[in-house]
Amino acid sequence: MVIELQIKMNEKLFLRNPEQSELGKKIIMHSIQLIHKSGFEAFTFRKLAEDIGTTEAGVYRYFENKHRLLIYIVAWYWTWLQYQVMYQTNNINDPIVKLKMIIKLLATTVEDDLSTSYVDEGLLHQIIITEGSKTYLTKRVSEDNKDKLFKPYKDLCAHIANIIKECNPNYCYPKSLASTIIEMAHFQNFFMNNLPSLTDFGQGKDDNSIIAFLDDLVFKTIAV
Amino acid sequence: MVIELQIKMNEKLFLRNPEQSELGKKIIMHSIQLIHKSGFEAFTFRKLAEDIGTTEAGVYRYFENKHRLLIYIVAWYWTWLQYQVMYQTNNINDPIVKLKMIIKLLATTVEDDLSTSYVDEGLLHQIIITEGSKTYLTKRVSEDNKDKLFKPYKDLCAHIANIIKECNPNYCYPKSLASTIIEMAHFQNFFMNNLPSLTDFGQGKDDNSIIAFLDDLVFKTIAV
DNA sequence: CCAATAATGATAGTATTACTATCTATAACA
DNA sequence: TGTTATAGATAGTAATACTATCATTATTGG
Repeated sequence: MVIELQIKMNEKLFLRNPEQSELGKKIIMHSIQLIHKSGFEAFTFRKLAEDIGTTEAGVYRYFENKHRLLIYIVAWYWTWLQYQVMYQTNNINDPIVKLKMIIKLLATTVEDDLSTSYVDEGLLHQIIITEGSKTYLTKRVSEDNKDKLFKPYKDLCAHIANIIKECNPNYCYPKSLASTIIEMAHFQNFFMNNLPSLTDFGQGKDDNSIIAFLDDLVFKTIAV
Repeated sequence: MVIELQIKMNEKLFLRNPEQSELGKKIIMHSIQLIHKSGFEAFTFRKLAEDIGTTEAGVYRYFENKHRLLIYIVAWYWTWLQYQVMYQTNNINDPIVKLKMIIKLLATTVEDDLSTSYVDEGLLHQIIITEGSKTYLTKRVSEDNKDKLFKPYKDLCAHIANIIKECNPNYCYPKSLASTIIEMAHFQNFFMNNLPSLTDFGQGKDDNSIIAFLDDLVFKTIAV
């Protein structure tokens, strides 16, 4: 049995739905590869088009500009991760165990999920670490937020906040702690690999150290 | 008595030292205003030159490109803040009180420091919140790090980590906690003002809520 | 099966960005 | 007074970020 995972994206993110054509899927697949390889600043629609074997105009039919495309793939990732979280924490009753599982999912190097044929989640995870916050750190953030472009991120954050609340109903800052967990899972990873003196994780470069740091931080903070 | 605070910057950050000429100081002053107003992406040397009343070539004599200029003003801010931290925590013996003071300095809206005539620290603080992490979230991070461009940030982080270590010598993650404090002081501020559902700080938009969140997080985490 | 429609390819063109180069004028300094 | 550093003025290039147009090829619905 082969199940293809379909993720329905906010229509404002694209001009033409990339999931519904071969060219569209190629755009997503090659964008992820190119952004991963050279970074978002060096990424252009011209290079992407060349890589795919289409023209610049072809890409512009799908996405208004490269920033929208970045928001698209980042939103895709958060939606996919939300699904992973739901799947992996289903049947777990203890909110503490749930929260631990979520921290692990957030901080662990992602492997390619074969049920999504044109997206390499491993590369995508790396992109989120380096480029994710650039989606909202702009002057357009309020407009983009009104268009609900950040909904998947906010939904995940709200979900984590609810579990924190379950762990300790008296804790005052569940949402801020949730966004801290998400951001730090990524920033500590980036620091570990690029600016290691900002972390306590040596050259081992092990996801487990980050998980241990976050577990310690979170469960001491919300301890009843 | 008027004391001008002079901050000595890493020479690799500029081509010609902007502190040593009128034009250089204008470049810094107007850069801060323009980036604050329109964001780093929309900021160009052409617009800056027009704003100042000089030419593009004039700006290029001081800075290689706009990314370097951003790193410069961000590094300037961290150096200035380090000084503020030293000044405000001088004579405090209790590391817990020290750490509280640092959290307050990090999370409080900054007012213009009149002892630096051509830098508006208030605007600069806003810039750091939105643009600060863009200095290192690039493919060039390792090279830039080798050139010591992030030294002021890393020094501040190390300083905070040492105080954490003083508070609790057994705590395992002082550096990661320090970088978490710094980043979250800014991200929670950005979220509060732009994506409030990611925080627990309502429309009051009060720095004190962020300080309370961070105090709670930090002191529960390092409690002996 | 044919006609209408949608998607793609091919090509061209514009304004802006991110620089580099050169030459002149001025100020500063020794 | 002559030399050097700094700034201003102007020009030019390659790349970026788009927009427009027209022909071609698939797709689909009658």
